[in-house]
Amino acid sequence: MSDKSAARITPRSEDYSRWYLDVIRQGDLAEPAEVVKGSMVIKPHGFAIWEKIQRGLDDMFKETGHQNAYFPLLIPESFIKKEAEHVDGFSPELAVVTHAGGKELEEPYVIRPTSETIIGHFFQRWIESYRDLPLLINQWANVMRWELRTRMFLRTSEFLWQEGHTAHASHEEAKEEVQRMLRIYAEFAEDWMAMPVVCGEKTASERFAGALETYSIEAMMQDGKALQAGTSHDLGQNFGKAFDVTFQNEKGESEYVWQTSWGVSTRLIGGLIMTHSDDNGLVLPPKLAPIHVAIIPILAKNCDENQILSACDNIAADLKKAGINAVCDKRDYKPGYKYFEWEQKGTPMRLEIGPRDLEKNQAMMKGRLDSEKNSLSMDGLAQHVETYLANFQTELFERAKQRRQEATLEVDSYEDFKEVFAGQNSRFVYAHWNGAAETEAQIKEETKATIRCIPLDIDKEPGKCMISGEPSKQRVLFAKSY
RNA sequence: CGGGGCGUAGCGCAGUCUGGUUAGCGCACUUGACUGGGGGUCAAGGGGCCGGAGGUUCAAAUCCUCUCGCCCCGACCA
Repeated sequence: MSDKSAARITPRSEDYSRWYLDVIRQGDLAEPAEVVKGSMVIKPHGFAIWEKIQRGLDDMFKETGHQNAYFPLLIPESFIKKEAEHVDGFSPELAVVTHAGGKELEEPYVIRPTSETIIGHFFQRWIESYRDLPLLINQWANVMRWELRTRMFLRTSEFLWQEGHTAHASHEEAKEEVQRMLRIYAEFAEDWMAMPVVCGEKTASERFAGALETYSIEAMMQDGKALQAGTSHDLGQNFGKAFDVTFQNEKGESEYVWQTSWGVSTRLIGGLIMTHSDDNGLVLPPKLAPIHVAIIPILAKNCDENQILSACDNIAADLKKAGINAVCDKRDYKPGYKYFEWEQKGTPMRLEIGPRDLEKNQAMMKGRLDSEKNSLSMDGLAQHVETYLANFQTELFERAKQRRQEATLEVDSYEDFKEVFAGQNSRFVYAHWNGAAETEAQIKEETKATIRCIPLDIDKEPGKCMISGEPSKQRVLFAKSY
């Protein structure tokens, strides 16, 4: 296969890794690390996307009163055991440090798979009174989970994430926090990533071990499979009990705190790729694109190179003043080569500036999803670009919603249900379910589809379970998932 | 840990069944010239312990044994 044809990516492909590898090789996004199986390398372009995600979310967290902090990478094994005594269904895939300083350690350390335990440990010291609550902490960090099977971006053994950990004086307040953060994730996914999501509650079998309730945002990838893109947990008093995190309430009584935790990870990058990309490469929403506009100078043999290059520089500078990140690509490659490269990187807009354009006081413009080029006057260029980018952001979201809608259906008979999920097929299917874990397991066994969530925002229309015929309060969301 | 596929140049691959010139091809890379508005052309180059170890043979990328690693499907998934 030639490199050119290998560059074609197929978002609907069943072999999703092929798609990533192509994007990665061509688009310089990332590649699997050679050092540790299943760990990841994020090259600069990919990391710039992550930095934008971080910045966007961080602002939202701070607006809602959260503070960033940092906790240790290594957690004493006893902390994990302490948790296990209180938390049922604990099944760790942990990497453990047993040696340091050339000696075997008395007590091994676990590389954090998540930080509930060590943060619980510090909460216990920090919280004494109801006046110390709520305590709203967020951490940006790396974590490690020794999963049996890794998948690029979606389940790497080491990954970057943010984990919020909060402690509250009442269950009501903790529950509000869980919903608040779920909605912040949904807002971020839709407004920034242009990735429509379904907000809902997880069933008991999909719940975070130790949580009373787990909520998630579920996005649909282009192959119809679901991606859990963020979670928000109501931890109740489970961790408070495990780590003895108590406070004195207004009546002077000692109570365990009510905790929540919530997180999103570099998996979002995977979601972004699999939501928008097409056969020409990545497609990035302007709010997350590291570079908004690639300016390509067109240099002919007998033209004034300096004039063209300085015109390009001026335009880049003007756009930057308007908050648009533009770069002038002065590398010694043919223009066509540069066009393809910037498209593969997902850059929303390209401007070409050559001798003919300078004469006419214009630039040739092409959007990432356009099939044709258009001329754009230099007068008020920044304004035009700004408007274009805003529309592009909206269009990506609408496109993704449209795609999801076309792949979403309500199903009432199990026969039809099985038909929808035959082979590798996946859709978003809303169907009635009797609420029993056995039914859920049977469906998973027979169709590979799982209950992604019990959606919060749909009509609570009662019905009958498609398998048992027993009553159901509302439809739940089924899909195959990553 | 099961089932399937695969390790040959930076990347993607052919060659393996049927052992036999100096191990090939595309892309990428280097140099030069002409070029330059959608992946340029021509010319000349550089780059390989054919994943590793052992065996069979006059002869191994190719056959045999072992081993290491990767990918997909499953199990698993705080």
